[in-house]
Amino acid sequence: MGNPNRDHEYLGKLQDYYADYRSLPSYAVIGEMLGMASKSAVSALVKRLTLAGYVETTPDRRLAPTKRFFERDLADFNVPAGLPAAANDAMSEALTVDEYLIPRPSSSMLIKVRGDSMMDAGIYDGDLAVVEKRHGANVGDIVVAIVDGEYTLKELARDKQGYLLLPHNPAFEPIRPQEGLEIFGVMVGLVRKY
Amino acid sequence: MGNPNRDHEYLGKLQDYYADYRSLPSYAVIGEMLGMASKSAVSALVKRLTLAGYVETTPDRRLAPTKRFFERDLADFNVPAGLPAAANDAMSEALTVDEYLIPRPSSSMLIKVRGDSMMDAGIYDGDLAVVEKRHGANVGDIVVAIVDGEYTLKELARDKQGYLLLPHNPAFEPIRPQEGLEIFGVMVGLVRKY
DNA sequence: AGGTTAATCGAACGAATGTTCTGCTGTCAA
DNA sequence: TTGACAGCAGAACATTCGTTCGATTAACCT
Repeated sequence: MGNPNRDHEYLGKLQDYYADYRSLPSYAVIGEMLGMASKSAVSALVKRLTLAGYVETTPDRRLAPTKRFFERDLADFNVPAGLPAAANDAMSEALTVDEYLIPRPSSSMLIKVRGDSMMDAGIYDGDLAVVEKRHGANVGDIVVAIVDGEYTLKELARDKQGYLLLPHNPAFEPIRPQEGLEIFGVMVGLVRKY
Repeated sequence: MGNPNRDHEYLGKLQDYYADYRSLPSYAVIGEMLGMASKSAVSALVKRLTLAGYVETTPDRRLAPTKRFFERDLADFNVPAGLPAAANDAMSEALTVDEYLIPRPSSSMLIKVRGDSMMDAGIYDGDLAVVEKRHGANVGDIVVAIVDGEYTLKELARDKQGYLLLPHNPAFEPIRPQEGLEIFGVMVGLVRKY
């Protein structure tokens, strides 16, 4: 073949561009971005990326990213074999963060965590909780509950006296709802940004 | 004014289209979609939507949605009153978790966390670390470092004797690299699924 | 009623689009 | 060394792009 395959590098630049603008540029601009002087080279690249399933053409002939375009490499350095630290060492698979975290978008929402009451469960102030809205929950689930008109994130538990809500922080006391306990949703994921 | 303002309805159709294809169509196709026979009407509509902040033009003159483009009517989500910091303001700049967490896709990857050595930083076994690949890091960053050919996730610190890697778990000892310290990347986010 | 203004149509226009073809070059395999 | 071939340059091309302008229509104001 001619050159070593730089398509992955090209794809990366397109991904960065799309992350910035939520749109793909024209062939001319792609060429500029990637250092190609000719649109035919871009056309060929697009054909390759289309074949590989990273982009597609909309019914009205516009270039658009596919789901695979948004997949991120997932590495698992589980294997202690310290292989050469090249680019693609322990890559096992690729996945999209949104699909991984939010399998049911229509019934899910993100709620910003306030306070430190769940600290010992690795849930910190400022984190985003992925919450699936439903009224049933199991003991042991971390739930968003409504207690006395206030929303709170705690672990659902039960003892002889009934249901109660457990904080994960010794500085906080368990909550024993007086007037019944309403479950708003169940926490199914967590997102944190540094 | 001429007609009652149907821009909101038009915007809705554009949102649907974008949800399907992750790209905005040409003026001709927009006109077709919205029942406009003339491109100049579309041009005017785009001007209005641009002014209202729903779409924008990329540096290379392509139409692209803005963050506001993705705002849903509050009515769409039946967000109960009193829910603290529901959803949006946290991700105000982002439309998806993916975009929230990964501004530079080409240099980012996900790494599955193994072990409990960072437990007290709220990073658990099985979590996914969002890592931005680069060789520089600051003291206080949580980094993926290569020590003796093995990958490890720790906080980067420094004392009189030089750099060292701090676990966040009293059961583990700080690591003082002998043969120099190679930084694989910096942890910029965390994803956990329950 | 008369005036104003927003939304649209219809047509014309130059600029930009993506396709296609030919030819060059560097890499790989035999 | 030679042949095959992938990647890219460069130019020609019909198509489509978005802009612009004047004219038309319908709601609102006084």
